[in-house]
Amino acid sequence: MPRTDPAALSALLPWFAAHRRPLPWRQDYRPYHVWISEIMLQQTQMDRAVDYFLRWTGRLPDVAAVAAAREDEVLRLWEGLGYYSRARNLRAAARVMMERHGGRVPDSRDALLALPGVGRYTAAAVLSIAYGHDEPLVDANVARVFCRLFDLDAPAGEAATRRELWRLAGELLPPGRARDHNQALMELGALVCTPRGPRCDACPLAPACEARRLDIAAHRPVPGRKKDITPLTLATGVLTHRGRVFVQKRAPGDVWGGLWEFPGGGVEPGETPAQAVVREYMEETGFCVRVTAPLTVIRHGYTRFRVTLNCFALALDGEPPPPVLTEAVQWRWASPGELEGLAFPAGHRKLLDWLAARELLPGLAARA
DNA sequence: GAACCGTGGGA
DNA sequence: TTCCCAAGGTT
Repeated sequence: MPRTDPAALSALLPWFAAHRRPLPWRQDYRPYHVWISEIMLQQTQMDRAVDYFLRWTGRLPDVAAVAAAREDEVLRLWEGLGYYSRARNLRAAARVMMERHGGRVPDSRDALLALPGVGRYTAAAVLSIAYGHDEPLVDANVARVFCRLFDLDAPAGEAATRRELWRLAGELLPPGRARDHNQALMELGALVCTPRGPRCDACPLAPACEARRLDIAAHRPVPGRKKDITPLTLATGVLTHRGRVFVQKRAPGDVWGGLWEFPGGGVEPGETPAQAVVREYMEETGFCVRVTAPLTVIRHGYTRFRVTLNCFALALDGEPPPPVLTEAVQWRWASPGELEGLAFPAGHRKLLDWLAARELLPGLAARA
């Protein structure tokens, strides 16, 4: 059992006072701001979340605004951040707050854990950072810091290690200082005790750090099993008719649930990408499209896949019949202006940007 | 426990 | 280019 003398961390709070980054939600610690920021920061690095936070809170300044917002709007504000259930859950949770909590972010653990998208970490983060409650927390930063500080030699993802990390977090929490203490540990992990190349010479905890003493900080935490990446070759196409573009909305439980997309799918063995996009349009919409031009090839990744997306321009002969959707829950012939307001997966948004940059879709504004 | 859910930046 | 990683949650 590692030594857990809270005095070993006495240099942490002064370090945080000197090095804390000025973040928008650190201005006032309004519970609404802390909640939004914590959801955005799940599996997301802070530098990336700040712009999204400012745009989100500028458009949706409080719980009531989120509860009243349309799903398309919250997804559009979330577009590019990934894990889109977080955005749908924010809206669902805001509605619970309106119904059961007077439009406020609740300040009890049970009420927070009952909200969709809020788990053990996020509940503790809101309680400590927004309300100052004495709640310990462990995120990836804290886990890395503790694995080094106490030289834990099992992967941080293992259940036994996780239990140990939460126990340590509880023992080391200075009463009354949870707000700064928890943020300080995470900030230290983000700025100093980094995954690669930890800056031990700048670390306030270095004198107490066991991995540092053994000179094995770079080998902690012990890596877990790495998951393999599956390459995918996909085909999609932009079907235009009278200046409008056909798009469909993905089902809620699916990948990219609630986002809009161009129909398409996997290129099967023995099939060209152009053949695949024609087949996929028939299967997903009943449209008999023809390829008018190849457009571009987009490469991007998601979760455990690496995608090569072959993109085509498509046309329909005659007036389009009503589509018969098999992979989507809604469809629309969207004007270029309407496309701006819809949320697309990153690969499809890259295609829209490619089209806009070449003015191939008149009326579609090019992004920076 | 394991799989699934996204994305872009840095090394 | 490729690999690793992130202020996790849900099923």
